Amino acid sequence: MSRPSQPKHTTADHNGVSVIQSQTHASSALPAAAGGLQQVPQLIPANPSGAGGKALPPSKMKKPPADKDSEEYRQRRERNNLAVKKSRMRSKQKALDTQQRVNELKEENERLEAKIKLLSKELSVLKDLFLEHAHNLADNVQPPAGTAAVRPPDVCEQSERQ
Amino acid sequence: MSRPSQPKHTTADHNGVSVIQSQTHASSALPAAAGGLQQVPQLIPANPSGAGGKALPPSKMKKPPADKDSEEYRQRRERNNLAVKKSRMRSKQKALDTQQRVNELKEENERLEAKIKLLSKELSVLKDLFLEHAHNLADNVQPPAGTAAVRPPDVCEQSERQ
DNA sequence: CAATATTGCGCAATGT
DNA sequence: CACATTGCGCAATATT
Repeated sequence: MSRPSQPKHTTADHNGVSVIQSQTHASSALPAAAGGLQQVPQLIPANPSGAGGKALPPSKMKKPPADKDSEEYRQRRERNNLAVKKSRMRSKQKALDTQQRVNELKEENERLEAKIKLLSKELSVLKDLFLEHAHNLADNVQPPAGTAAVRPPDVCEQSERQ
Repeated sequence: MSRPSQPKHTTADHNGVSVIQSQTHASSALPAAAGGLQQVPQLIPANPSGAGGKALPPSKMKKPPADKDSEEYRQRRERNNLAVKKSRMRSKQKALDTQQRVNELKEENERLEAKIKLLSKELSVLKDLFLEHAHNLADNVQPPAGTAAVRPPDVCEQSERQ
């Protein structure tokens, strides 16, 4: 139910006309299929190099509008169809991966933010401790002597008058 | 050189047959186009509810394989084509946005990591200061008595796992 | 039930 | 010349 690989074939517009090519399958539900409708353009006009039948060095021909029903043609088409499928699959996969990347990054971000929060908290606690300690010292600092008491390191770069 | 946007139309396989429909434009380059090849299946068989011409409660009909060359048809097709284009555009845009989101998140991440680094550094400095201070005290603390010297807060709780 | 949105698919032009 | 991408239309199916 996924890739029946149903070899149905039809030509599409682009140039103009297009006919079906469907083979395989007997589901044919086309009663009056307009007689034998096959109008392969069959255009392989002039050889763009005169009339001889050779020559292609400067080559500048336009390209035989692709011979429908040609073996070569069908083969090429099939190959391309395959390539297309592959390419598209990849594309989709990539998009998917990118989306996932976003999710991962989002998670990572949250983790980082959490860590920041933690560190900030720790920092603030430490600072407070420092301040408290400094005050203690200041309070306790009786005039015992000029013993250069414990000098409270000036941690707080905000102010330290007295 | 990119998107001629040539309004050509053709039907494709899927069901089986398909004929060209090219209207508009006079570029018709089909010489021997098998007489008037138009074989619209023209299948609008039995009314799956008898023959009257009504009734559809249980309805189970298959659907007239789409009347080609029908005005209605072309109109629907055109609408759908439009919708398809829109949808695809959106899709592409979304993918693009997602990609950009990834970039933004990556940047954000870097910023956060930088901040973490900074905070960590600050913290470590503070801790060192603390230790140093504690040592100073310990050194200065002559055995005066069990004066519950300045108790160095146990800052060293470097267990930060996440 | 209708209109639109999505999706898979093939074709062809074009890029690598 | 082969394979990869891309735009486009068709039709089946999903959504609204």
